[in-house]
Amino acid sequence: MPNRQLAIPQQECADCPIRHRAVCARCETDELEHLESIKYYRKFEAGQTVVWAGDKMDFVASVIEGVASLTQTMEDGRRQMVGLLLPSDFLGRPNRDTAPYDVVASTDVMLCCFRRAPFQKLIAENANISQRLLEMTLDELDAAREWMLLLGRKTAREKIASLLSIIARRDASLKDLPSKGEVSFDLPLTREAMADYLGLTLETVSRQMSALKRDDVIRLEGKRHITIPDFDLLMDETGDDADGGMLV
Amino acid sequence: MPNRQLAIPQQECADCPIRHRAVCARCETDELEHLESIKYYRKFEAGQTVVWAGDKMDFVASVIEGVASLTQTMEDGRRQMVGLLLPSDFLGRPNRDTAPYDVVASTDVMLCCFRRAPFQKLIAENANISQRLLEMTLDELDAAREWMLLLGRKTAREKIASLLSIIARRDASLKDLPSKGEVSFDLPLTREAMADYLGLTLETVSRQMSALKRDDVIRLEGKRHITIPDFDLLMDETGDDADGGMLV
DNA sequence: CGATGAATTGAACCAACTCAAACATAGTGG
DNA sequence: CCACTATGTTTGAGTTGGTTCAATTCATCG
Repeated sequence: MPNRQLAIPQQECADCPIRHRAVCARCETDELEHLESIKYYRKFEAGQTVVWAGDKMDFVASVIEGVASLTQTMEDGRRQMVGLLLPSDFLGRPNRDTAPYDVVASTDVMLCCFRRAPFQKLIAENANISQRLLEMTLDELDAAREWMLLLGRKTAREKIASLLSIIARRDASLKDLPSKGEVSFDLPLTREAMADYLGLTLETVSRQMSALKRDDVIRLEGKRHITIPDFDLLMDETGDDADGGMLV
Repeated sequence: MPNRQLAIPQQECADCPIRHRAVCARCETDELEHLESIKYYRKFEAGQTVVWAGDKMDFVASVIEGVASLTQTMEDGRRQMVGLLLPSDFLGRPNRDTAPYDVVASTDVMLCCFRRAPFQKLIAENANISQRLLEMTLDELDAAREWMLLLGRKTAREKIASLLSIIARRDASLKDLPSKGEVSFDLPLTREAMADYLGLTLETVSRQMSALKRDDVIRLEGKRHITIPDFDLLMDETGDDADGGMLV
């Protein structure tokens, strides 16, 4: 099931919606020009696999829009999501040519891909990119550690609340809205994908979603659109302390 | 409970046992000289806290010997280990002056500390250090993702086997021994710390250790010294596939 | 040798899982 | 327009792996 490569009109970096958050955030105009020359867009539809674990991967990329997940699968089929890539997040590892995880588009996704070899060269030479990549990787490590607390110690209800708050916050920040009071957004994940994120079964996810709805912590319009009447109320359900493990 | 600063004789970088694995691995002699000028050793005894979450942290460090853990604690006392630092691992984040996690010495630990401000400056200027730090951070992110699979999807028995195999492998690589056939090592963690690592209770850890012993997967001499008669047998218990998610 | 902290073991319990069935929604095509 | 899938979601009932609480054993050390 190879992903055919479509010719997609490329945006210029200057107009890019994630210009100031992505790996290129600190680049100057001349550096952007260099990036323009090694970049190409790829589009994936919801459900499509971007790369399979073990596949050769000759690019790295920024997520421009949409949501993609990194997932590990055990022989007997148990699956655990280990990364959730939202717009501006970085995909791939320079210096590695084989994907260690399945990468799947959760929604329609647009990637800004950079050919790996020249990108690697760029990193070696260009501090603005490599420094930014280090910063983003450290942020991801922090997020992974929060996630570990969630997986290891939180209850099902707390896990759901935590996931919703994470998505709500990222979504709000993308739209430059505050994440307090009433907040609403589209869930980019199926119940099954939520279960894979949280280390639960999809039945448990569904039950806890119903419970949160019953308790007026969330409202559902359709299966995917979620309204949080009071963000603080949701935060109370996450198990995190008030200052919220908010890392600076 | 401040950690008094002892005057500790410093080794020269050239003689350092982790010289070629730590953040300084790629440095040249003149760069090492620079590092020498901003480094100092600190020693911690098993059980001592290196820094508390929320504390100001004016250094970053390499673990020279011993084992330290990063732990998150929830308000009600639930604890999850989110990092295990073995010799050559890096502690702290440049550009962050407040520790996000408790750092505790699991065994006696020797740290090679670098004053944060000058280290930060060094990173900004010196590619050999910042590139190495990026590489180490990416490795840590991979490890965190393996850990997430463990926390989210593995059974108690698989969790224990996985932890033992991780420690056995790191220990072997440190001593330049192969990790196959019969392997033996000292557990640097109490049952409680193992539980915090694995997202289990200490009772479950103890029960599963007994079960693995009963099934001849491990042998115990005292509570801490462990012999694995056949490393492959242990690997079979981890739930990982044969090629072992071994990332290149 | 008692005492202290760490580890083991037992028994009852429960949160999340498994298996099974019903329901919802959006397409598809006759 | 409705029947007919296909896919995703909810709900129910019974089971279970890991927890909780409570003793007991082990090891070390002053």
